[in-house]
Amino acid sequence: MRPKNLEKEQAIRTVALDIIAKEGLENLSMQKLAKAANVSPRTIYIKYENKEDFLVKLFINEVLEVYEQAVLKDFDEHMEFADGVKKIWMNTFQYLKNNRPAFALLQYSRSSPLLNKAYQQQHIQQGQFFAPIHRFIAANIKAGTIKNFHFDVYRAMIFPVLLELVSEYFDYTERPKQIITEKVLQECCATVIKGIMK
Amino acid sequence: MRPKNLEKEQAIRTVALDIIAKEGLENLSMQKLAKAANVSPRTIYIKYENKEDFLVKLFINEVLEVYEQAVLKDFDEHMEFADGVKKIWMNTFQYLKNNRPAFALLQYSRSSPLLNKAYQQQHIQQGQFFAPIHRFIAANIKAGTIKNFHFDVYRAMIFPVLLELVSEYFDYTERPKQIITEKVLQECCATVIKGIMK
DNA sequence: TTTGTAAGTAAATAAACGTTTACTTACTTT
DNA sequence: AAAGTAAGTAAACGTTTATTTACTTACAAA
Repeated sequence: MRPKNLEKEQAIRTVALDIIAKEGLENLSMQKLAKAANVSPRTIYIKYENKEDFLVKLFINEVLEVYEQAVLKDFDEHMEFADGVKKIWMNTFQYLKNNRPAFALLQYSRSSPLLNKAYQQQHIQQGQFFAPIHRFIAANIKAGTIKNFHFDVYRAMIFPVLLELVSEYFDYTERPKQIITEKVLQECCATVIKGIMK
Repeated sequence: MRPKNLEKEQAIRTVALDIIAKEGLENLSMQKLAKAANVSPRTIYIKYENKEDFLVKLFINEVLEVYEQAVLKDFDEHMEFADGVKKIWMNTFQYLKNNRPAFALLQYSRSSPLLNKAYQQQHIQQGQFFAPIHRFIAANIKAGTIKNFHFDVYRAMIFPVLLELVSEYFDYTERPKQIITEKVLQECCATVIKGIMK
């Protein structure tokens, strides 16, 4: 049996993310992807059932899972609240600023019904996404460090600010002056923490 | 000369937003739109040059401009900082929760390169988007109420949290218990303000 | 070295795409 | 009442779409 060419599989995924980042999800076609990845259209269909299946698996396996690992790197749910949040922020920023195509697809998961649904299902099936952060928040509520909001509310208060700053970081990379520096990010993080802590 | 049927024009826009919200921007085709709006494809092309032109104008005129007005309703840049931010928050939430299709397209403007570019250009050409808020922030920096961050950083700290809560609000409307209540929103807003103010 | 088999290709499929053509309709102007 | 005209329609245009068919290739096992 002829063995799979893993480089080709990887090329398909990488090129797909690139096209999505540069031209948008709505301009990604299977034929365009095959051509750009130097592969026959049929090759994509060996591993993926159809376009939707491909997009969902690309999002979950190539982006979301890697993203989660990067965010949680060296994070420990028993850290001091402020330290833990800072760790998460800096991890997230570090990963995303070096993975613009991943960030692009992550943004699409907030608009595209297909990807949004995939995210929700993964969240339900896979136990909890970002479970250590979930426990981290719960422990801090119990300890009285922070107010008793629902986890989803805390998620809203911690991540979207940061994702918007990443988005602005990329916008400013095409302009003379970068305003989203590591220093600004740290001060911004401190601001968020100050608001949240009792 | 036969006069334009304004109802048909409106139907096209309304139906388009509906399709985008339900099936996603990537599943909106001109033929599907025409059929759903009970209109000949040609009718769309009377007013719009092509699909991109249609999408950009739909986004700018039907969503972004209306959104800006709703956000700024009864807002006065000379308000106390906390009052001003609360006003903006409640206006935004009130408008978006009753205009899910508009919210859907607004979310796409954070991922789709076409809409993102349209947003940036509008921002540059049209002077400033949300100019009163810009001046509001600037005045509060000058008065020493808040720290001297760039406006874009403040934008990141004020809006994305709220938009995420709106997104969660819609998610929870399909579930037994709504956790994004007006009370939660107000407490959340207070948390953000507490962080930002000196 | 031969053989079996999944990986992979090039070309083709029908359906759907954005857009246009050829025509009709409905209203204003004269 | 007749003429002029842009709005609007139905059907068609060539192209691109997602996916498949028919075939070839490259390797592991025998």
